[in-house]
Amino acid sequence: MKKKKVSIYDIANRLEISSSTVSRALNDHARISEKTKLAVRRVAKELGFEKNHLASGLITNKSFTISIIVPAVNRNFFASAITGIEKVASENGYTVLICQSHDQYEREVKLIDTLIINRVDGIIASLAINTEEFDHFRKAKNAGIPVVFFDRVCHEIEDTFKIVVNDFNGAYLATRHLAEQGFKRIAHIGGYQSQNIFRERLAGYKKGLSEFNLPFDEGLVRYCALNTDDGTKLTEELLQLKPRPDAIFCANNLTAISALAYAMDHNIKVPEALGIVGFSEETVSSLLKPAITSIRQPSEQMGKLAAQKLLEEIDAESSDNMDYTEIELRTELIVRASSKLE
Amino acid sequence: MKKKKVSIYDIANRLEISSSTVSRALNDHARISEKTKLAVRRVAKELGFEKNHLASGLITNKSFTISIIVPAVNRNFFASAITGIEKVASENGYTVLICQSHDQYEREVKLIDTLIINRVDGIIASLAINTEEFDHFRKAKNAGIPVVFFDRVCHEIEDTFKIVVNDFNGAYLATRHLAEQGFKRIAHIGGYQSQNIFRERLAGYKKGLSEFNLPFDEGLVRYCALNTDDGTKLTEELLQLKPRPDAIFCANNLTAISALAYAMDHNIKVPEALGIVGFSEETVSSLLKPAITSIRQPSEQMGKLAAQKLLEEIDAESSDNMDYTEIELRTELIVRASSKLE
DNA sequence: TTGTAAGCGTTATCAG
DNA sequence: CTGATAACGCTTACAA
Repeated sequence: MKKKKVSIYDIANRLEISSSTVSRALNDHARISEKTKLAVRRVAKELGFEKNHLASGLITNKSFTISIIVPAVNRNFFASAITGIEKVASENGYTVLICQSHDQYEREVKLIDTLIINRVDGIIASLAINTEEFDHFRKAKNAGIPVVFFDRVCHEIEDTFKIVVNDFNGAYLATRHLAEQGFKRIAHIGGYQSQNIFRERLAGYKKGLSEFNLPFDEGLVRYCALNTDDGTKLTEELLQLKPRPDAIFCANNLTAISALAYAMDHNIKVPEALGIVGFSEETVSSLLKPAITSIRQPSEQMGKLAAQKLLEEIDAESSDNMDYTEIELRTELIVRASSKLE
Repeated sequence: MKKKKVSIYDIANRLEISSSTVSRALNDHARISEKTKLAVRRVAKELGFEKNHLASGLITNKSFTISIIVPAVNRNFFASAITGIEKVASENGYTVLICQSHDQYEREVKLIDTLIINRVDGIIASLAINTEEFDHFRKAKNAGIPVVFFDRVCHEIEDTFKIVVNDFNGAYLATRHLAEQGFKRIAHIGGYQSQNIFRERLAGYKKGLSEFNLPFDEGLVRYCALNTDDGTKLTEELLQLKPRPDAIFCANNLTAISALAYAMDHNIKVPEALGIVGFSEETVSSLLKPAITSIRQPSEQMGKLAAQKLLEEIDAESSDNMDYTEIELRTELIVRASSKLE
């Protein structure tokens, strides 16, 4: 059921002026008299007029909507990136369409189609964990929709901005920290190597080990989708190895939290018998006992930057002169009880 | 920068048929020959045609978009309600626009305006914690946009579906459980009483107390926005009272988590010296040590129901014969270590 | 400063 | 089964 809509014609009729004048008045056009503008605005309010975005979008070819695709909104990193994006977007009059891929490639592909159909003005995305093909993003680009990647980016599509952190360095900092604390058998719960950032984190981990002359042992490494179930299962696997690892560097924080829970359930003292470091923070990271050491990412800042770059590209007349850069932000090691021995 | 778009005319020209035939073919209209349909679909694909939703929405007066407004997406309850909504929506060909009010009334009002302008087909909302006026929702209704409330509902607008849990009973179960365990001075960290659900939870708490002949002491009750900072601060306040409360029933789980963290930081044994029960679950509730007892809500189910009711209303010819009911689902007490004495 | 009229890309109506 | 033509509600030359 839909009520009758009031259009600019209704306002025009009421004031006995033309619809174009109404349109211009509502858009605060320069050469419309203040008097007319005021009258129009008054009547608009009186009649409860709401501009139809579909109609104006049809002609201006703009929807003033940008869309975010993330694996899941209930992870702290993504939630705060979204908050950053929302801030920049709403300051500039854009509506934000938030979509979840639920870490499924197929869903991501479908979402892109929906977004093209809806004529969003731009897309900000962090890839699903099993996304290894990028034709859908190419398609969006071909449809004239700018794309900005953040966090889990795609290097195969070069004509896009990319906002990342130095994952390699973050992982290196984490591993080095564990080594400095005296841990010798440092395991790693990593993300599927399909995503670049998880390859980087693995590489950083390796560098951290080698710097302390610790051997890299493939048997101490596991790859997964980084959810809590994976974390629990793989922690169990790792802790049943003989000899047992004495520390775990987790590629995200959900797995670090489950590793901690598993250890406590099995009376393995953290950090004495098992040091734990995570990557990226959850709200509860600092509330857990022991609190979890982790690599902090400037997530909201990343979101803001992504949005700024996207709007820049949307506003650009032609994409020919775009200077597509990859922007790398810094991570920070936050040392807490889960890894501090002395 | 925008690329040239391919429209149904391009397809029509290529095949030397009319645009209306193309339109019908693409919409799988009944009396178009299979042959034409196939040809149209082939050329559409060839040319990379993407239907323009703005244009079709303009004429059909439908955007096939529904919107969700929640306080914050990174709370487990809302995230899984969203997941439920997404499932039902996408099964029915709807796109979901997720918006955050960040628990601010003003933002909620603005969002509604944006949604009206964007001609969404319906809105599902859980109110910001300080929302006590509902004109913005009235406005949406007047614009012909159905609204369904869930969780934090608004009884003032009667012509809407409402999906809730039995908050009163949930709180009662929680409090009774604590009393059964032998706790005597049970405090309550509640939500601002502007929201109905938090009044209900307070009432359920009172009933739980009175059933065990425990006096209701206003001094043991605090009201807040239920974020982690509030949780920490108010736990501190409560635990400095003399005599000290020996248990806390928290109106959500973030505050329960912060209460637990505070207690552990101050060497207050949970549950021996302090029993804790929360309301609604976070992903980590069961992973914490001790794991947190809480009231489980069927959040995804609530989302699904809300979406179903909304689509029902959207599909209804007129809202006159709508049977607006309030649907109440059941909660469940999940007992874990944080409240179990023996 | 304002009006006229064309047109954005679809779908709906009516005719054939 | 298919085509012509008029909408949908707005913006924007171009004209006045």
